[in-house]
Amino acid sequence: MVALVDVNNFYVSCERVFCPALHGQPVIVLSNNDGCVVSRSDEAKALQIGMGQPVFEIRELIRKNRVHVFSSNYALYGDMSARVMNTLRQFAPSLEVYSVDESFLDFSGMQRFDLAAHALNIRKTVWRWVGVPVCVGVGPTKVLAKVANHLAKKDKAGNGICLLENNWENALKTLDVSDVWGIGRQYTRLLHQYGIRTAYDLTQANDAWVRKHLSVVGLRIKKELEGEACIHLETDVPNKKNVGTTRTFRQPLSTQNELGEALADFAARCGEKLRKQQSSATMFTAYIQTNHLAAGEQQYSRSFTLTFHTPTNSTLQLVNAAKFALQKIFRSGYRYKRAGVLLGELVHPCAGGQMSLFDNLDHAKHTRLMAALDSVNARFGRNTVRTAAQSLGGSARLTQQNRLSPGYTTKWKEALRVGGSA
DNA sequence: TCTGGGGTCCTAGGACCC
DNA sequence: TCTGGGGTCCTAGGACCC
Repeated sequence: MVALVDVNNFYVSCERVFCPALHGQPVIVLSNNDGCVVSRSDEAKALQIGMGQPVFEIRELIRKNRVHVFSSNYALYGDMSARVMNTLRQFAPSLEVYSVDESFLDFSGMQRFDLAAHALNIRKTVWRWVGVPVCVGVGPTKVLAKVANHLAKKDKAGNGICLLENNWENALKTLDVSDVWGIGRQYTRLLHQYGIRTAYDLTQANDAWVRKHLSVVGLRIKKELEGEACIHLETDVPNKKNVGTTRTFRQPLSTQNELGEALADFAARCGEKLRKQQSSATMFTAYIQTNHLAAGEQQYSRSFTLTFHTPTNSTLQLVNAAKFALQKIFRSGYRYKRAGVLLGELVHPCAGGQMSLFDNLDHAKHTRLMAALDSVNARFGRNTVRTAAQSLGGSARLTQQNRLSPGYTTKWKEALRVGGSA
């Protein structure tokens, strides 16, 4: 049996840990730039605040109902995520961290035990140790564990757990097909056209038909709904195949200088990401674009891709590439709202990257320099040491985070104080 | 006025090989 | 009427996830 454990309203729940008075209150967390709603408490959901809703549409609603609003505090959420995952590890022989707030636990190999009691214990322990509420769904396959988790969450009067051990057909009959993991909007529309409305209906469809319209991915989902495991646990974290850093700017940028600094910041951040997983990139893409949502404005959007002779993870090379790319694509006279750097065709040292005949860089030197840069920045803060091409304030100054909570768990100066002054 | 960021996988079709 | 057979690689586009 497999369990899917996930934190309810994760970002909101993290904020509540350090501000318990927020329990029972409507709370929302916003995306970068404080633009859209990305996490809502149950009370906020009850106010009809939608996932992904632009915040300017609900200003009045927020004011009237005294909704508590937070910018997203990724340092906090990342740290809380690690606490949850570490707590979960002891409850199963193997675990897959599926996302920042979800893990699959594989119980196979465990001695006979009471599943329901075990699931309840997981929930209770995470609550006591970390302070966030989780739901636990258990089933014979990952897709069914997801279904169970969904049902556990929907049942507000329940105890936050749901087991699908056998005879789960009836449960599938109550589940809209769009709520099945892997069935998105497009597939839902298609399935509805053919009269398939529930998860159960999908299990009754013809295999070949599913294969044809939903590809092998859809077929696997169907089999998993029937109890046949097709999607296995990924216990070790695979290296990323692409990394990128992209931002929407609070205020549009117009000059090549401003964009150049932003892209240099993004390239440097990508370098950090590469080095963290010890890989190097072959393909480099930079793009810039105007605000596609501003109907009246002149639109422009272009990207430039280049290939490194020898894969690199040196910030110096990546920043140079950003500068070169921008020269190719920049046109003056536009208000640029978004930009980004994307790296692809990543290679990993164990795989033995191909060296170039024409490469004259001292790689060992770059490697040592980047190691020094990373360790200084790890100790004194990101961008303490940076290239001259980067901005002085870091790209954070180009975005807006007016309601940021403290780094309670990651910065000594911002740790919560209890009682009198220190 | 104001609208996130970061990923993965699969397929079809074209270009090319012998 | 009647047009070989078997393959690889690459890319764009489309779907999905959190």
